[in-house]
Amino acid sequence: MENTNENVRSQMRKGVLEYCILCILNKKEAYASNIIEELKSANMIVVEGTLYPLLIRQKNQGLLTYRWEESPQGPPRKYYEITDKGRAQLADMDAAWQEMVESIQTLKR
Amino acid sequence: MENTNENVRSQMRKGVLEYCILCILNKKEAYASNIIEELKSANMIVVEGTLYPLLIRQKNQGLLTYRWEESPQGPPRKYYEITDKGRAQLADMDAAWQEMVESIQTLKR
DNA sequence: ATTTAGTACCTTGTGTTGCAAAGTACCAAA
DNA sequence: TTTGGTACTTTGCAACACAAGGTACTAAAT
Repeated sequence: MENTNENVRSQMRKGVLEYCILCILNKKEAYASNIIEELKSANMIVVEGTLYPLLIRQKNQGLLTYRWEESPQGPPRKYYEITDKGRAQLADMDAAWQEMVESIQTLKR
Repeated sequence: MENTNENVRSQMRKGVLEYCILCILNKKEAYASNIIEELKSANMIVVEGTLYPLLIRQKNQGLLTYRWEESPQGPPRKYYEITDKGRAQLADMDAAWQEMVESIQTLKR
């Protein structure tokens, strides 16, 4: 009900986060903390409770695969890697994103 | 299951549609069909069942007001107009949108 | 050996959103 | 009276972001 600034941003993230994950993993494989760090450095704050289910969804859709890797310290890590299907989806999302940016520009004038 | 392309766009619209409405009404008042037409001409397809609840939400939040106006033919129309609070929200969303565009650009390199 | 702290991953419940589908109401022409 | 067009509304659903809490592994401290 409350429409704070943070809620506006949270709602805008919907559907875009999935795109962000594919963008990140398209550059190189990473595990959850890597991804959160990268998002944070791009000014897009995301918490664990958001990211983990998202990664699982994308894995179940065949957009990602993962492998376990030992950590220098602490529990093993799940390194995610983008698949061919994921790259195809990324191409779709590139187009969808571009269209949306242009739509907003059009509406602005 | 195999309408993922449209689903991607549908998900990306979340939280952005509200922004689009404010952009449109910031230019001039309009009723639902006007708004749908404008969105369509900007390549952002939206149906009635999406738009009407959205307008009601924004009205309840004080971002919009409306007045009834007779139609040349057919039932009367609800003309929506942006409020001061709506303009303030629009400014916030301008910033949020700009940040998100930049975030994606950052993630792309 | 047990506890503690740090890291990494997972699950549950909630509220918001976009949408399809169906419904209501008004008006004018057939 | 009926028909067709326009305009507005409601209901039920699925997807999403998030907060909060949980599990499990490791190494260092007690």
